[in-house]
Amino acid sequence: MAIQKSSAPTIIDVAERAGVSRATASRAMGGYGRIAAQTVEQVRRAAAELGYRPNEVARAMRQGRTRTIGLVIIADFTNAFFDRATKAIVDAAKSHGYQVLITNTDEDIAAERQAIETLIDKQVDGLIVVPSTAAVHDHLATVQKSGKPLVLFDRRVDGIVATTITTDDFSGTEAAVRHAYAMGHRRFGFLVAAAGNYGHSTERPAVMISSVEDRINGFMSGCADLGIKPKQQSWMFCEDNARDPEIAVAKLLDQPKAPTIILTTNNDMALVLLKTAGNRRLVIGKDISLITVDDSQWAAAMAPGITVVARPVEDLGSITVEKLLAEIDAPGQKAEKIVLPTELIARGSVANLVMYPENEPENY
Amino acid sequence: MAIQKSSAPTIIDVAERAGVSRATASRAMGGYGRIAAQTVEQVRRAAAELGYRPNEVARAMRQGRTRTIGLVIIADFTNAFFDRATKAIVDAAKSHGYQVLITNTDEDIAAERQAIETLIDKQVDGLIVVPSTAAVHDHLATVQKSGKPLVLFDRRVDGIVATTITTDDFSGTEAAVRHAYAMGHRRFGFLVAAAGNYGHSTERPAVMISSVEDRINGFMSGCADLGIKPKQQSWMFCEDNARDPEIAVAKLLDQPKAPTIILTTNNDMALVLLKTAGNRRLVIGKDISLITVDDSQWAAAMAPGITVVARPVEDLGSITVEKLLAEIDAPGQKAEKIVLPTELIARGSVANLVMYPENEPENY
DNA sequence: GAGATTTGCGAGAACGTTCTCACAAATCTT
DNA sequence: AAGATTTGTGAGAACGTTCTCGCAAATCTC
Repeated sequence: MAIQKSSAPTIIDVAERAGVSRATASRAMGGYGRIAAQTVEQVRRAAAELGYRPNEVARAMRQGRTRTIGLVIIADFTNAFFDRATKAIVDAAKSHGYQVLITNTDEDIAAERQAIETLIDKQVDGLIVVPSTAAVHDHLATVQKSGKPLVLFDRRVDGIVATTITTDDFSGTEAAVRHAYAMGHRRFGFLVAAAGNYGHSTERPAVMISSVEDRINGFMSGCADLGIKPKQQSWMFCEDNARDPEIAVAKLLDQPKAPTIILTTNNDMALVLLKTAGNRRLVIGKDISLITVDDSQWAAAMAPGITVVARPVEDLGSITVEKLLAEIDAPGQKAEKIVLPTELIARGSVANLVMYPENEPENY
Repeated sequence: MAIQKSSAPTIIDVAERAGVSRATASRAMGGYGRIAAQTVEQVRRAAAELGYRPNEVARAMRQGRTRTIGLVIIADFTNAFFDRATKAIVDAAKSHGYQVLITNTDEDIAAERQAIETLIDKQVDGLIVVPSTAAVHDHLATVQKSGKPLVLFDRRVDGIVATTITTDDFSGTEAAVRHAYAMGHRRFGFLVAAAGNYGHSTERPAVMISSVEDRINGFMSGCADLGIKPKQQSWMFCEDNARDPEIAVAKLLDQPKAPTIILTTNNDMALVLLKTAGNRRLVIGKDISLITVDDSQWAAAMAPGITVVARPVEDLGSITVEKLLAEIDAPGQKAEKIVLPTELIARGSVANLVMYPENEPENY
């Protein structure tokens, strides 16, 4: 009768049962160093009989790496973007033998700071961070000083030299403007989600998230190219909370010469517009048009479907992991700025106005 | 000039700088054992000067616990349910000083097995599992034999004695049937997502997920109570993939006496119905009615809003964490089956037919 | 003020692994 | 067949903590 051990078997138990030393048992299990094939067999059998599984914490301790990466992200459920990114990152990491420790920051810089500290304390081998703001980056510098590889996801931070994977939101938004123009739209509403205490206003806040900045610049560039004048544009900056977006949408719609199309920089805004339109008996794609960002099943399934600027989330996630692991395996890689293309998916939410001559730019 | 250490400072460096022993430094940092207040101060200062942060891996090694829990979940982006649950779990864990290692199984039992093994190897202090099927549970038994606390999330597994947190999907679906009946509906379609290779058929598959089982039973119970006869019910079981749901929806709609309302057991199915309805120029809430499961921003924002059976995801997540941590802190807790209530949120997707007498049950 | 208790601290083991080194046995050279 | 090399193994250190113990100094007790 085998004696019942209270806790899990260790390599020492395996070594004893196989009649070899700890070192040899470890070599046999780890498949490294010089060791006789027969011994490996013997140790493996002993391990199997005992149900031995190596203790990864002890291993991490000795080897100085945990095969774990830390992900500091914002959770946003309106928008499957970060959820899909999370999945892509988790899956990609797994396929390389890494696990992921996740922390959610809710766009809060203090939470981000704390999350990063905790993950470093837990000795993750590298960090993927979605920075909640471009304004603060001393904590990111601290990561780098600690020697941990760091990759920024979806948002650039100036002042930090780190590999950054983003999407081409500039061109994406430009394309959206162009599409709307081609469909005959001449009065544009632009609804910009701006984190920070801005309430809702037409005044552009100073510091923002790079992806949002890119969308703003893309919008301006598109308008400039097509000769869409400032008076044909209604901008609205709006905090992404429960109250302000409704007010912002109402302001856009209640203008004397209301826009025929509204572009939004995130799906919260788009959904508020949808809701408001529904309440006012305005039909999307007919009475009011909409283009938003990020494709989703609901955007595709609605009638009419919502025209979106889609981002390659899965690629974004897997490339991010690959870059991070490359830096982990061989520190000192050159920091890259990788920008993946966006794609305009035209659906029915943009009305075709080309037959209405009163919308021609001449009238402005 | 201080000598630049290549790697992070350890407790030994702190001890040296403070002029005390390793043990004393550790006591000062950890705030345990007998130690003079003045010494604590001295050590703290030395630690701060060096930027010392305790190595959590070493700590885990010594203490035999990692303050990390493992989450084995399925990622499902149609449906924010599991994403919101993930966030709730991550946040709740953090508030108790725990971090979360996440693995996604994609409903695959082999992936689930492997994920559990990996997480145990990583010495998580406990596991939260969304079992991909109720049919297999030897791997869950293995977890328990390992002595790791285990809590099941959202789905019951018979044959395993473990605390299980679920929602009352039975009553939720029953309430949905009752609501539809009250609105005058007498011909019910029931679209059931069934994992496994069932394609699309009216034949009920054998083994399923408990939440889906509950919905089926709730539907049957509701129909029985209200006297809705089998010929007034059209059932369709359907694999949740890219092809079959469309066929299943078409089959439901193409019947000679098509249902006036369709209940779906998940949002994939609901979105396919929405899409098909749109293509056929059927207006939701007028030509065809719909009730699905889980509230979401899009369900609320659409025009008309979608009537749903909502589940208290955040509570589900935080209670799950609390139960798991209770078991971690004091092993040997009694396994509980916790069932949280659901809530029917009535919106416009259910047409009011009470004025159409031809739909009265007499006609059947 | 002598014994009993409390206080504060250090030495060293322990957690489970891997890695370096040394060394004997086996095999290869010429 | 004697030296050189290769092969296989074990002893012991190391990773960075915490914890148990023991002991001296300080304080209490009557």
